[in-house]
Amino acid sequence: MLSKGLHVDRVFLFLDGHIRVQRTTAQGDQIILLHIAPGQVFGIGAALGHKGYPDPEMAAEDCVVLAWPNRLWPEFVARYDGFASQSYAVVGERLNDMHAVIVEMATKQVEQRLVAALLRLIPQMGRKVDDGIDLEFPITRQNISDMTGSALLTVSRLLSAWEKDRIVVSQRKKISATAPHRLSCGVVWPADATTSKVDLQMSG
Amino acid sequence: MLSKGLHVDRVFLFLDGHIRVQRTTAQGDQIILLHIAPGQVFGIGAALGHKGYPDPEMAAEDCVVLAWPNRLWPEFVARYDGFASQSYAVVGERLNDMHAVIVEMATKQVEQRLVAALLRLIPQMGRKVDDGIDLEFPITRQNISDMTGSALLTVSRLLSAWEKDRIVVSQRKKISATAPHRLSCGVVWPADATTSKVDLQMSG
DNA sequence: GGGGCTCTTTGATCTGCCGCAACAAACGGG
DNA sequence: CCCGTTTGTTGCGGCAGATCAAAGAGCCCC
Repeated sequence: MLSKGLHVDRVFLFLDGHIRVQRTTAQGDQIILLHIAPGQVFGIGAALGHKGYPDPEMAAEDCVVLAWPNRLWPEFVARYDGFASQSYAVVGERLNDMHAVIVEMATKQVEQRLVAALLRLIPQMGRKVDDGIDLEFPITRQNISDMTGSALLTVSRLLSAWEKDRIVVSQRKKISATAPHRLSCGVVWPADATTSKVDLQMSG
Repeated sequence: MLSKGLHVDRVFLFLDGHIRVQRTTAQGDQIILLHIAPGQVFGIGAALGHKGYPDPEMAAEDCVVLAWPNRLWPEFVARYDGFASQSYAVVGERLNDMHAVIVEMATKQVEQRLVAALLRLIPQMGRKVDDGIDLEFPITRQNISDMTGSALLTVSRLLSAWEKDRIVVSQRKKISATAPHRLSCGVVWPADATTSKVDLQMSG
């Protein structure tokens, strides 16, 4: 499924498929940081110029992408107006998503994080079918636990419970939300009800 | 200490002081997302064009900053070459930091997250003194728990334990690392030993 | 088809750490 | 100086959820 070792010295425009970006710690824990939707650019990190960080390994199969070397990035930015703003909008959005993830991880319990993860996946890679919404991307409970910073077994238990309550249906590597609204309504917190604050103080 | 309500419709270049960027959930939990060092730009998110997200509240005191309206951003980028690349480098670095935080929150236990948080603060706002390193920024145990997604009481307990082991010294709102190396060596994981991977797959 | 693989489920146990409660200490203001 | 407020400390009980163990189910490939 994966062909590793593709060096990231270029920027990609992602046309079709689904991409998972993950990290592996020295202990072997895998964390899924984000999913990339068709139409987005990725590999921006390197293009933005942060060097000295671990080179991401790449794994690819059957994906339709446009690729160009990093060094052309500034030229593209200079030449095409919409290109830069659109790309940076993606980055801004991603920053915001990661803020949300951090807040979740810090304050919500596992079940709520799981709900949040599914609700984030649904608009990105869900397909509407007659009895709910299918996630088109094969996803294991292990994957989900890697997204939420929880344990595989806990994810399995929660999904089983939800399936008993007719909220989701799942087979092997496959999840469908039959009652997505009940996912969110079972939980008490408003989706976007976070505020941000910047707290400044002089040193010395 | 804080004067709230300053609307973020501009980008700032931060000259002196220390800034904390935090979020408050609907439940009142506060999470400190990052600290901004002098010389960095902030408020970039809005400039990057993500709209529809909660407007950050601002709180300021005694800080030295340069500010200009968001709409001038593209012009600045076009006019000054180094400006854009430097600013985006900051963004890239921040993306990477947040990746690291997410991985930590997902895989490490509280004590290790605490160590990581301190080790991240030390180079940013530590001042070398004869018997170790002082954090120049007043910081409470509540603040630290907000950074690590843990409980105030747990932080207090851990710091007490470390103080018994002569690793840190702390008074009220003040922390000094007397043996910073022992902070990291007590823990088993190599600092930057994460690798990244991108996992692609076709839909359907 | 069958062997081996990956993925999933369920029960039982164990533990990190959260939260309560109560107190101590440091600060700040009048 | 006294008193209210904020911050830090410590002990203890409880619980969410990680972990162990073991078996069942779906998939691929020879």
